Amino acid sequence: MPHLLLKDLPRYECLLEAAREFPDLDPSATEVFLHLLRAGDEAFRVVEEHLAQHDISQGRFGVLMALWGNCQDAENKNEKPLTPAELAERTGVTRATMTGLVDTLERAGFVTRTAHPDDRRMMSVCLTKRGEKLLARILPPHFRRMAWLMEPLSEPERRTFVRLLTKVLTRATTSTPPSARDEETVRPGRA
Amino acid sequence: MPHLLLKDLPRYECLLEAAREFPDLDPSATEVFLHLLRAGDEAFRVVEEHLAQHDISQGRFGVLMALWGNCQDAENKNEKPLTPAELAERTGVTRATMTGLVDTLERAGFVTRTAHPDDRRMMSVCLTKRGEKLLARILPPHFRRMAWLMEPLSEPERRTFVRLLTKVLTRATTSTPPSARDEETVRPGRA
DNA sequence: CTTTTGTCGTTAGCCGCCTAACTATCGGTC
DNA sequence: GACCGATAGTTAGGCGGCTAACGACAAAAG
Repeated sequence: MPHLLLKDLPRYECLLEAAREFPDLDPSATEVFLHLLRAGDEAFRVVEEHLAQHDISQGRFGVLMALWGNCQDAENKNEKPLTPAELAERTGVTRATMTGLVDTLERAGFVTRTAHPDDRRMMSVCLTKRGEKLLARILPPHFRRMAWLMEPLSEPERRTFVRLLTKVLTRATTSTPPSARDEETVRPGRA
Repeated sequence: MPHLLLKDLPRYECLLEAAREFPDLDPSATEVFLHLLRAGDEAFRVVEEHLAQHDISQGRFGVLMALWGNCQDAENKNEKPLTPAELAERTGVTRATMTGLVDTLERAGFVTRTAHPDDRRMMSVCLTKRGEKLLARILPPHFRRMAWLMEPLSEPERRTFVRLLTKVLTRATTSTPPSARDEETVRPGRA
């Protein structure tokens, strides 16, 4: 979803000019950052448009993929139960959000919610036949969209791209940003 | 905001395996796609955490930046009026959303809403002194976060990165995805 | 066995984004 | 001068995230 800074990215010379006023502004870093957010947002939109045609939001799709991915592991039995907590963990939403997502998917008949045999606190969420059919219908065009989006990139470019993205991803997830201590103590305070 | 597919990205061999079942799946394209969405999401989170400490959402920040960016152009007069419609266009949200964002910012005293002198349908949104002070307080650590995030990348890597991101961005915004015609006629239909 | 601690799923309430519809106003046409 | 389409801003309602709190249950501590 569009949750962005500026729609048209600033030209590099503007960044250079702004850097004179703000010594902390690193022009090339800012440029990469803005392009990354913008490109990620557009790529997101490309597949979201397709999924929306099947009345599937990105969150719901994540749940279905998590259950389907799990199916791959144990394909002998058609059921591949996961708990809502595991689903939340894998798709990166809270357990509370997962309750709503599973609610919707269950109402639509794509998953079932059954009591866990061992632990009565837990539930087992399974993909139904209908859910599998939906995925079988959605996935091929979904994959085609991703392939289409990356078509301008050669194979070496793709490898380089993944390497650079991984660098940023690693940085973002394994380190703590600068002056996190200074600012975390600041309470919002005023409206 | 976390609105993602899978939190832990699949290994490449899994993609290769899945590609045998789905001929439309391009493993390298999918890998780039998933990494792009994931990295974009994490980068987004890094700055969002900081802004949240000042009770500023990404949407509100976009409005402030749009007004501030406009300030740069005409710095002689402290007022830099933009209409809500222009702000919506620049930040990539709808006019309805902009109404809410400006409401909040106005209540907090960061912007003012005044009648447009020429056209009585329009409003003029201006940054207040207090809004400028907020930006002056927020921007330096904001820039430091972006610089910190990109620190692992060398200058040549950054240039390559921007080039690759631009390729994807251009593809996503200037062309229409495959089979868009086939699917756009499909009505969601069922819950 | 009882108590404590922790986990699971759910609920309630907030916020930001969307679409669709409405009102007020402008500009052009007759 | 009176209509008429287009446009600006707002409102109403929906949806999908979030946090905080809850009751049910399991596992460890006594």
